[in-house]
Amino acid sequence: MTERDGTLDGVHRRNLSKLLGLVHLDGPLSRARLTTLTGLNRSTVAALAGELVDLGLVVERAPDPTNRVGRPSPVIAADPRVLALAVNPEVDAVTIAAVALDGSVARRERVEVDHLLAPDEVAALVAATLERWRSSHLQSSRFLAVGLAVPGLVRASDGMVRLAPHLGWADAPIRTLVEQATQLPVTVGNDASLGAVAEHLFGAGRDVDDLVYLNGGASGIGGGIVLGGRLVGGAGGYAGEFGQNRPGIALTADRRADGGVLEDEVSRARLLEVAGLTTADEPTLAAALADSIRPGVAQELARQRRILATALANAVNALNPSLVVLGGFLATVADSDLAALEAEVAEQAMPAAFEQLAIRTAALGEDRLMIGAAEAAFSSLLADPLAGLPIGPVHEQR
Amino acid sequence: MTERDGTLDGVHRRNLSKLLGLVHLDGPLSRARLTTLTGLNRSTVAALAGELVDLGLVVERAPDPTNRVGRPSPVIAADPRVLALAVNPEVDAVTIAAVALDGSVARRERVEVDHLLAPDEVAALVAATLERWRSSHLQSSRFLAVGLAVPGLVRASDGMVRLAPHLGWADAPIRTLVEQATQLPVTVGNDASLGAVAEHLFGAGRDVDDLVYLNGGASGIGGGIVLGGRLVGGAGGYAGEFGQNRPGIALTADRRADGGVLEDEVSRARLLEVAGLTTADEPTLAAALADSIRPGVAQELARQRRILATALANAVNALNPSLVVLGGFLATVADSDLAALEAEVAEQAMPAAFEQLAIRTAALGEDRLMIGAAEAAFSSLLADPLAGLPIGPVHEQR
DNA sequence: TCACATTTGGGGTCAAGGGCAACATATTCG
DNA sequence: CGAATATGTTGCCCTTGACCCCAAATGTGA
Repeated sequence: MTERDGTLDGVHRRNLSKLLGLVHLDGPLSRARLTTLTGLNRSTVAALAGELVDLGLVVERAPDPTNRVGRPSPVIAADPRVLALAVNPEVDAVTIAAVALDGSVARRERVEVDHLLAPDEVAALVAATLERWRSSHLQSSRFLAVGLAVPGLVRASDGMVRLAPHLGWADAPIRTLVEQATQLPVTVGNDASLGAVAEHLFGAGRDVDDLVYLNGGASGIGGGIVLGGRLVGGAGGYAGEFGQNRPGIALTADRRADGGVLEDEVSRARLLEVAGLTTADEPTLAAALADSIRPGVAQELARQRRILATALANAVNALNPSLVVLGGFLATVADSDLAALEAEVAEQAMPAAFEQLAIRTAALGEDRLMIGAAEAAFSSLLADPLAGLPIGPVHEQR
Repeated sequence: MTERDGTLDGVHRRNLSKLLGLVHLDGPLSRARLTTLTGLNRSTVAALAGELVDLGLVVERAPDPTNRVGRPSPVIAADPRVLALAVNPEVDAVTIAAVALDGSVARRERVEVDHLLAPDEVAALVAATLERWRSSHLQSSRFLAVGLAVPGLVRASDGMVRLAPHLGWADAPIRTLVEQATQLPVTVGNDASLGAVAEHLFGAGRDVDDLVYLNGGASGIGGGIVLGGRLVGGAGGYAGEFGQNRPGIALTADRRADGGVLEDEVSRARLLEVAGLTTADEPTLAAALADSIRPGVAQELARQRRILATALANAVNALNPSLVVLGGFLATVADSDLAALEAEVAEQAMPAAFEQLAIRTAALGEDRLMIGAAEAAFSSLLADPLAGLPIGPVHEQR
């Protein structure tokens, strides 16, 4: 792959990749539009598109009725029958989805579990689901890859889950297990990192190349960093674990936890407590907090917001992103008084860095992790459409 | 540039760039070695090398006498007559150097100044020095570009210095000024960011693709981040300002400054104070601290080390680098008890992230900023050797 | 209403340019 | 002199791009 870079078909592969990436991210595009976007010759685009059609990756359909002068241009779209299987194992359930190359979620299933699943149990469940879906109404489709979003530390090099405390996994070779069970290429990523990718490509961070994503979950705070349009992994792929950071806490009265770790100070559990709840999903918690007249609710929200602001300012100073995306209960904390949060960040961040900064809450809903995991699964295909196609060109029968 | 990407000569340009980059970074290489490193065909490498020779960017010399079997292979080396002018304006002096494409510093001059220079004064000084050097013994060389390392916030898009408090600059269009004065393309960067680049390419961070660099100077703490082998700029190019961060301070007794900003807590001024000095250069301060039996010296070093450890752990959790490089007085603080610093970082960083981490002090001396600035100045040439050559191909006369 | 101009874009052919394979040759060591 | 390593040269292949012609839509005037 890295060897074939300076050669002729390197160009060809890159062009195929560029075309496929465009229709994947921007949706259906006319061939004429593709020529202008790629800067390539019409003939070249036509040839490339034809090749992608032969590979079964895109479909070419009749021109959209446009009320303009001139010959209509055929529309190229990602083939919705090209699927990735996205998997998110969690404490109480495993969510599995079939995500198409056009970004749509073709099917989605949440399998509740009564005990913590071991890695091999997850692999078996994934394989069984895959088999079931293949033989049901997704027959005309083909699954090219599997992507897992795991709540824990994932080593990028080999897809090993180093530590996933809530799942009870340590050094779990989940990639190998799922690969053996499904006979498909598997990618594994940290859930928050994949959420960051999803928000970057399809959510609040569209058209933004430098963003920090922070997600507040039941078990802590995870994050992902996109800089220059690329997910930042770091040396081992563990980057983005802001939850373990120790931000400065200006008011000693604001301290709760001993170590001063962000996810101990800013936590869903503390919000549930002041709301007088024991368990709730995110909208319920948000509503309860908004409506509550209980003493301490506003104070606790403000306290967590102050600490969050310092953590965000630290990240902004270090990374100078143009966007911070907050998800999960952090969105709830932010929404409780967005102006105050922004003011507190502005106070602690460098002015030059803050002036380009926007703070938004996550735009994607529950599909976020599925889309992020599928994106990771598709990434090698998108980078080089000719490599790694398991079954080779698809010859249409007519 | 972005348009010519998928085309034929895009390959050619990339291959030229790859070859030039290799001899630039790794020093002289035999043509045979280049073929294996690039993965290209021998014929191709020969043609490319010849082209670079014609462009006056590399020289091809007789094979090194190697005592091995086989035909000797000609050696390709970056042409030492290709120069960039590196400039570092500081409070008390302006340092200017001629840095060659092979990494050597051909000439270096420190111009002491008796008042803070305004941006246009710096531009005039640079132009005058350039003229002087051109007409003296650097006649056979040619200056291709100018790189400035500025102690302040530099907007990447247009080389505007947004704020350089110690120079007294605000919104100074230094790039335009120097470009007009010298008639050369100019790049401007933050001094610490360029130091990070230099350490990454030629110093303690060779062969390391993910590093965080922190430099302790008289006026504060600056930093630079290299991830995936690339300098991280962020949206505006201001990334790396760790000095403005607020790390958690575990012991309330350790707090000194009100805001809790890193560079107020961990500062050279406080070290000078406990050492009983008013002013000193870095080696003097380090020696004084090491020899001192004054009360409080060890305590202050330990205090600063504890806070620095938290700041480093925060960076490690967020970015998962494989190396942290400490320069300036931070190297002094670290060297006072490196094992303790490592232990304190280990305690506060995620184990998975810490296990791949090394903490080192900067390897490059005073030339660091010159090399970093020159690297930035050369970057466009290295990225595309055919573009931006001001005077076109050099035709050798024989 | 119908022919015709205008505009936009597809199809096909051929040329150009860059990299590669193959064959022949050169240089050093044992 | 043979083995090993590496260069030089020539012809070929492959991909892109330019060119010419045609196709499909809209608008217009007799």
